[in-house]
Amino acid sequence: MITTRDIAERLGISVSTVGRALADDSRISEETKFRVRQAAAEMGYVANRAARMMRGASSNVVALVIPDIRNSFYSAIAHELSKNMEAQGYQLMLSETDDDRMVELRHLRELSANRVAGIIIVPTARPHSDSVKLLRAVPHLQLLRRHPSLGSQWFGVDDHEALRRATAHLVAQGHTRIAYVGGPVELPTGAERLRGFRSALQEGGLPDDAGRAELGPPASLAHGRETVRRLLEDPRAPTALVLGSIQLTLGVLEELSQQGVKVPEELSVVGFGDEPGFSWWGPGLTTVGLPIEEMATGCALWLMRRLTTKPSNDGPYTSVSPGSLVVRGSTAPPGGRQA
Amino acid sequence: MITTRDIAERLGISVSTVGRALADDSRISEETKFRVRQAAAEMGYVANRAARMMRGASSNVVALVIPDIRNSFYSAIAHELSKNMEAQGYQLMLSETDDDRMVELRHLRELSANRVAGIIIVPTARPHSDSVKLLRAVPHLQLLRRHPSLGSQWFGVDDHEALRRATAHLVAQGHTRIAYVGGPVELPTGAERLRGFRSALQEGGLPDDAGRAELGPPASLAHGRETVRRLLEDPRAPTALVLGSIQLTLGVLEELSQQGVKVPEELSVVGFGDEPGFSWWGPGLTTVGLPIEEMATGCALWLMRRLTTKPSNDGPYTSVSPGSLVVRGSTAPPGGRQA
DNA sequence: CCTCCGCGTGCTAACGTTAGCACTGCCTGG
DNA sequence: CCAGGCAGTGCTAACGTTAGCACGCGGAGG
Repeated sequence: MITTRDIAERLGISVSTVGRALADDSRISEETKFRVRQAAAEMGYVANRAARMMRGASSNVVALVIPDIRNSFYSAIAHELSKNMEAQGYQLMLSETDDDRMVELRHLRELSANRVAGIIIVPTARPHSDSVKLLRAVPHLQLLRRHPSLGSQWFGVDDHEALRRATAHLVAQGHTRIAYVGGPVELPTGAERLRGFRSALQEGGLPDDAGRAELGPPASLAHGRETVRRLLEDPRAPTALVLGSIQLTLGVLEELSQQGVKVPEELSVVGFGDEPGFSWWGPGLTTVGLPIEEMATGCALWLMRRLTTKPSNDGPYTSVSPGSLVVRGSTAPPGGRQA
Repeated sequence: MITTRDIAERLGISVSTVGRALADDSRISEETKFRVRQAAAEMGYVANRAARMMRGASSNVVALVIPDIRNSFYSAIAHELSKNMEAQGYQLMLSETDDDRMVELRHLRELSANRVAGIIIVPTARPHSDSVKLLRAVPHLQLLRRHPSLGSQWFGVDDHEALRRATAHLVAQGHTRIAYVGGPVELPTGAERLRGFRSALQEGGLPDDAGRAELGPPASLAHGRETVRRLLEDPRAPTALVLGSIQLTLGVLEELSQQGVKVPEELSVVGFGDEPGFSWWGPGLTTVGLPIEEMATGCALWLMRRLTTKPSNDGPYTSVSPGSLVVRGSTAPPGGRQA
């Protein structure tokens, strides 16, 4: 690799002069700058950021720590983030935790060793105490899920309100046996969504046994399929389904298609997230649309400001809109179409 | 940030000893090692990889340079790659080019400055000459698209064969007006897929005007919609459609659903890629399935070997299977279902 | 004529880590 | 009893870049 020293030797000048010329320092004559730049270009010089970092400069890398990039919500976030950061000269590091706190910890160690400038993280249910320590030392922002030990810098969705609205939509249509399939209560989002589901039932004046919650790994398509299979076998199968994660929704839709369940006649369904494909599934999936782009640009802007301004910026958190209910054809009063 | 020096001062020993203790050097007494490790853990020491890199060590970061992470093919690749690399202690850097050679160049400059250990890239149609220079200096592997100036390390799909099979399937059913909607010929993949399309027509003994190619940005869902709209307005609209990219397929499916086009009665469709949702679209989408996981693990393994072994490893390239045609309900002889 | 100033450049140290070499005791074999 | 070796540790230089300080030179003002 070419260094400033190589350039200096070739031009018969000092390393300092080369460095200053490349930094466009006002003290260097235009002629020298020109010669240095020319030589640098010819020799294919690329500054070594590791060396620069050792002089106290911070890195230009920001990490995104998420469960799984294949989840289209996260890939959308990654995309927006990447776009925003690139414009500011930052690079994006991608770390997948697979919702495993040990993997999360390993990643955080590496990110820390690499001295990333900032971290945007969707934390696992109960981050390892070392993970907490590591995060504390770096500007970070929690996304979606919020774990109290990680501070109050959080950017999320009003999960409670989102599921409340989704469920209320079914209650309003007269359903009295509604199942919720979502993530575990250990996850903050899981807990909130379940609470929203329960709130809607209660507000609708339904008895306690009207609702039924099936909780499990939220990132597993297979789990969605199995759960819906189990539910349908039940003699007192629900007449409506509310879903609490994108992956679960994908799994459930596949299974319902495959089993030829008539929606909404036999079963009403409200999904979570809005993927390409949800609009053309069966009669069109009624679903909770999420403000992905707003969230991603919000995150990017927050982090950029946090990294460029000196004082330990600390707006406590920003909750984004609860998501909008997109009503399509997959919901109807129990027993058939028509209200 | 805590450094080895801090630990050394606290324990009243030298920096070298601390360094060696942490590296588990055999010359250091067990007792000293223990004290150093304890102190390091207590103080939250994390080695600075930038400093280590300056001593000649290479970085543990590998970059993935792709057009758009939201494309599920790329997110699947990113996932597999990330999983494989994490196991080896590597981190993944994500760079999106948006198929813009200038953005690509900017990213490559940054990656180069950060001294990434390796790069896996889906190059733009005509990479900037500086991009070529930069890539030459780093172990890299082309994915899917292959640009001659970037060397022969390539991991891809047999695009010609994939599209040939897809088209042949339609020809076999008797279609004589077939349209291909795909990426531009400037992209190696675009050229190959178009060639495959043409080959199948020729092999089927169809006249030159049987086929019609509509080329445009492959990553644009909107372009897929517009193209199909335009095709349907044509008095001599095709009776079958072959698609040449995942995003275009998504767009086309949405438009066909929205317009209520009867598939396969009015139009047969063969898609590209196999997304969740393709199976439940209309009568089920006949499509070209891609060996995503095999490719991703293949890439990861190649790169790992390339990075860990000394000699400039140079298997010229590896072409993966042509993709398997997944036959569902969206294809039938012209004019209706049934053969 | 001398001093002072500013322009352009060079020297040197520093960042955190690592590796080569040197040093100090102590123990063993001749 | 002495030489040599080894275990355990310290000193120092080096990686590439940058910033503070110093230096030389020429011109302007006293």
